[in-house]
Amino acid sequence: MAKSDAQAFVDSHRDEGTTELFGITELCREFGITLRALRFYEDKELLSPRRINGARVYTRRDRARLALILRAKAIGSPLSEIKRYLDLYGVQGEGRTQQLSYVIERTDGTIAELEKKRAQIDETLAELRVINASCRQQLIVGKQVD
Amino acid sequence: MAKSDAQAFVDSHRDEGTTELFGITELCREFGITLRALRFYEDKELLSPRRINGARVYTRRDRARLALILRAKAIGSPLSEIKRYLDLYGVQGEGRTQQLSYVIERTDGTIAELEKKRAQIDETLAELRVINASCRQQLIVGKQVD
DNA sequence: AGGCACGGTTACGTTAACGTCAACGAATTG
DNA sequence: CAATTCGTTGACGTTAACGTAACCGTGCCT
Repeated sequence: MAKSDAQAFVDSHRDEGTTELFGITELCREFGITLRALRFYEDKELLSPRRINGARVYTRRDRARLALILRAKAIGSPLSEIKRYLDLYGVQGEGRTQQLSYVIERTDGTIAELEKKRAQIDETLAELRVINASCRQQLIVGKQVD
Repeated sequence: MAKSDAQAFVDSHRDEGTTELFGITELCREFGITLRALRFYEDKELLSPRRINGARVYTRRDRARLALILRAKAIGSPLSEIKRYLDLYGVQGEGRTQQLSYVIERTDGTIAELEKKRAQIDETLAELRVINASCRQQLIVGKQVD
């Protein structure tokens, strides 16, 4: 009953731009992840979608959080860190000095780490490009000999 | 016997700049990793130091490879990929067209991945900086109220 | 001779991030 | 009403990258 209400709502808007609510499979397909993964993130408290008659229902906020999670994962952060990172978003507006300083500290730290990682990537990219160019060069020379 | 020869050689140069050969603990301390890790990399065929009377002896080439391994790890590559990546270095000079194309393909791919990752890091960095700045702002405002 | 530092090899334990069943409930469809 | 679809919760398996413990050998110091 309650589910069919929600389902109806979702279904009715399925082909429109502003769906607002998402089912689990829907979200998974959109981001190319598995059901298991999404539930796992919930288990780790990275997401907490509403339940309608037991079934998970995701809002756009949830969807946005998921996007952040996946990007952070792609960068290489473990889920444990991602959780803390997400928690920083929630604190916004609380405004207590103690918390603000904490957020500043954490973000400063994370920024430093990411900059370091970025630098390492740049180094590696430079080397790879050298190798790549050298190989192309040799290919050209080889063709001239043929 | 044989070991004491090698050990003597290493020891005799210990305090100089050009040691050329390294023991396992030496290398581990230098790079801040554990003995177990280094042996593990060997198990995965990322390194293959010479053995002198059973003990591992690392050359500067081994040391350089280790540096590459650790940097790649920091970027987030799994050891399996790192191995293939390292193998590309070895091919240099073989010059066979087949191999050259393969190396070009692989490096192209890796370069693309790394550039993507770099972009994600940049996005995240931008967001973090916004959060950070906003917090600092609020801190200042808060102080004025005090 | 005793002991320590350094090195070696199994071999089992651990954490992260899921994959893979199995068994079930609710809702839609023929 | 039976079948199918979509979703749920366990519970166990898996891979990567080591950690940790147990036990052994070797050379050197006292």
